[in-house]
Amino acid sequence: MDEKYNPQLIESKWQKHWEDTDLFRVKEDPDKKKYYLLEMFPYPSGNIHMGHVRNYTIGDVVARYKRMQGYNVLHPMGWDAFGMPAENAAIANDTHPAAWTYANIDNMRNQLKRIGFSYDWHRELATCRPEYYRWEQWLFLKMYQKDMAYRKESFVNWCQYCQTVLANEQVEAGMCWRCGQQVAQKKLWQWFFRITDFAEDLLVCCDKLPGWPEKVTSMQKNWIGKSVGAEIRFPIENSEESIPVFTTRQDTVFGATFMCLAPEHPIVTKVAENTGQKDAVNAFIEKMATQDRTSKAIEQYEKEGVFTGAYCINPLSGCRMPIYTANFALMEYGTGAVMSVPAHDQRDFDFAKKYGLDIIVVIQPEGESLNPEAMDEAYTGPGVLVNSDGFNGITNDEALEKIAAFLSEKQIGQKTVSFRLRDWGISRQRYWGAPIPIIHCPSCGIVPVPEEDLPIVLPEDANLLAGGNSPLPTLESFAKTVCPVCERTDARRETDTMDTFVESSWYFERYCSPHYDEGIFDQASVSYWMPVDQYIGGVEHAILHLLYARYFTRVLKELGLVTYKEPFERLLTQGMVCKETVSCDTHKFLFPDEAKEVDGEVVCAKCGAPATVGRVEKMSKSKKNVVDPNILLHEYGADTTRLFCLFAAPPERDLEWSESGVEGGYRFLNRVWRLAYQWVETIGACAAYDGGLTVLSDSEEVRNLFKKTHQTIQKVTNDIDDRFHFNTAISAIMELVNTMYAVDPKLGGGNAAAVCRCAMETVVLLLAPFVPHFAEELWQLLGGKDSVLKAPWPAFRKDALEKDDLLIVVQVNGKLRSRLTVAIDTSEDDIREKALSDEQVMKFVGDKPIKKVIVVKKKLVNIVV
RNA sequence: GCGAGAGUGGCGGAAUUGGUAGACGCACUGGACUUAGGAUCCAGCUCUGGCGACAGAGUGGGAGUUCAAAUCUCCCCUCUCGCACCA
Repeated sequence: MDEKYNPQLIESKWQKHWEDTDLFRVKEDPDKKKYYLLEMFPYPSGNIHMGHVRNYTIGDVVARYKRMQGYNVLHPMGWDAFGMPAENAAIANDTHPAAWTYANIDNMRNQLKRIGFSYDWHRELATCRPEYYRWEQWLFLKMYQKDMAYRKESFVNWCQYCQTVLANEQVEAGMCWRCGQQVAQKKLWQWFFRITDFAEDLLVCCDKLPGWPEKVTSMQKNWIGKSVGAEIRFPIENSEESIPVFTTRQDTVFGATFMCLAPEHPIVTKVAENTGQKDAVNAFIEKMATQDRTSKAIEQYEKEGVFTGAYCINPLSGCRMPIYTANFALMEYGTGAVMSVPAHDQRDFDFAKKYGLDIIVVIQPEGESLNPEAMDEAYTGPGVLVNSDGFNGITNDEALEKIAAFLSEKQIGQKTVSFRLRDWGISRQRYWGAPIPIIHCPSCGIVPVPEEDLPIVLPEDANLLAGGNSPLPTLESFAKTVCPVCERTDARRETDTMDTFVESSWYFERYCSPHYDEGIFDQASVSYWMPVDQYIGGVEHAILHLLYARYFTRVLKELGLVTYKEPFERLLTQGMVCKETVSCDTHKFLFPDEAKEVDGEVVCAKCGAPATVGRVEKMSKSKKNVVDPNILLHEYGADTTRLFCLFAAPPERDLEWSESGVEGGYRFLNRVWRLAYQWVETIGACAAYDGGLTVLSDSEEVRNLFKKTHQTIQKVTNDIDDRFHFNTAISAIMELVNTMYAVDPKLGGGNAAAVCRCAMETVVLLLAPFVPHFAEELWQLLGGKDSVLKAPWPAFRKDALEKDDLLIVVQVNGKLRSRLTVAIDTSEDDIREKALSDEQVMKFVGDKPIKKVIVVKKKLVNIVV
């Protein structure tokens, strides 16, 4: 054994040992309590980055900790392997997406192993393998059978750059979540999952997820966007048809003076047909279709619209309402039609002012009288109804109920609920994804692929086309097929593939029996392991992946495949890994080595202009502030890298990169290492002290160390258990080590060596989840014969924590003035007396009369004068 | 505009139920050891005043509750994230 801490040497040694002994392999064991720990699996983009390192380190600590506590821990890893980057890289490098993906997987697997994560690699899965997506196709067929999957033609988000459709969840501020390009609307036939059937349940259950951060559940609630109101039908003049409108303000319906339809609304062209407004309307629709829909642009848009020439009738007031098509009416929300009440809605007010439309006040605020001509903004507050025949004089709160009841009585409307959530569009016009198992037959229409024909394997001989179009529609060997019903030979396969978020919506179930080939998963395994006890990943998936996964679990339950409906018991969303950026006036971002110090000034190496250290931002290639984990692993080793990620910030907060922070972690490990080697001669031969504190008759230092040891066990255990606050857990271990440095096991006689042994063992055991290789090596040094992971997590002795004296803080008027040390059994009265007669205290009390003395048990005395 | 979170030394961050603010680490300063030190060990390190004992101020700002507030209540400011022409 080398006496110098050499991370490279010991890390590869122990990684090999773990692999050779299959230490992390698990199987269902009914005698043991299970713990399923899952981190979000990575997309195999090429290399592990610091974000992965942080995410997986946090998970690994918990996995190892739970193992030491005796749990049967499932800790799997796999690859979210379908997706666009593989296609882009394949085109750029003239290779195949599969080759690129598998090479990346091999590389990244090695990197993960190099960091010493405790995965059960026997369970590794990759979603691009037919063994995996076969069951996804099977599930699709089941969903199709139950009408949970359907096809419709609709306007969808189209990314020109990615040449594919995006789900609503994948559009961020009007831009593609992946490439950042503008998203347009396009009318297409698409496959959808009926996630809206579960909107209410997904929403309500947000409040039944106590183990989830409120941030995430509130984002999901926001996204689902429930609003309660009424649907009201407005009959079109001279027509049998009526326009359904959703509103949350049915109390203002008497004030509705015009109607606004979304430009895409199918009724728009219909009603404009014979009005002479047809051309103007069509021009407007045309204009809207190409218009920039980003939220920033929208904010600057003026309200704009075109009269269709048609009218509808307000069913309550009888008012003749001109029908407009307007840019602020959204087809995606409600029914795509707005009853416009200019007096009580700001957008309607702006629109009415612009086009000279009637404004009728129907709600009067208390003690005021609104005059439509004098108003310069809409009144949206509470008040009493006016101009509302039959409802005048009641408050608008009452009116909400009464008008809704009246509407359904007269059969012109009813109470209803509207959600913002749309059905999940899953068709992607891409190659590198799971094929949708459907056949289009000229005679039979849509025909599901028979189960026995699964999997529909993605053809490997496809040539990817420049520009990103999918090769599948033109690949006859794939697209051309026989109809399984009528056996026509000119049937066509569905050539769209599934959104990659479908794969990640059920992979955690597949991990339970990853090689099972008789079904989507082995029921017995799933019922043993699921649900996931702890899920860990980035907050960027708060809506996308985490909502889809919750939805899919409900689908599986509905299909009778599982018995639970929430997949993740507890969720931890870890913060980002950040670093400062460097820039100069001409170059927005500089690599650290592009900024050089010249005469004490930091200067851009490219142009010589002064360079400044800018904001701390998430590590990204484009901002040139990434740190490659490989360099860290090479220079400091895996344990230091892990330690830094854990120590620098609590997991849910952003982590700021700091070279000196890494250095500090490395220094700490060396400090422990040296102490262990210094002490081992003395403590190596004895057993750890195992008695109570009261029978320990050694010196103050030794007794202190023993107490500190058990305090540390308690603190570290609590910090990991309750809060995942690894930073404070590690700082507690550092404190213990500092205490140990003040004790010499050789001196003091008595139990000194045994107490020191106990302390050293404790340090190694407590460090084991954080810096596993390091702990294994020192465990071995101390005489451990087996992996430190097989040693039980240390328990603290209550009798070691008991204090024989107490520190009592004495305040005068709430200000700290003195500290007293008293025996543990001192009575309150005695403490009070002692405090009052304390020299310091007397100085501050002086001759002022004492009003009150508060004695808090075992803590403090406050004297009020 | 709506929803959520955050604001504490030079820096990252502690303070778990209202009870010693600044644990631990980094940076910095001093000392020891040393041929040497960018290694190691020991010590100091919120600000202001003072040689010092010590005193005063102090957790974004302002008010309040309390014997006692970083922590609870109200108002305001700043930052981060999500949603948003949502009818």
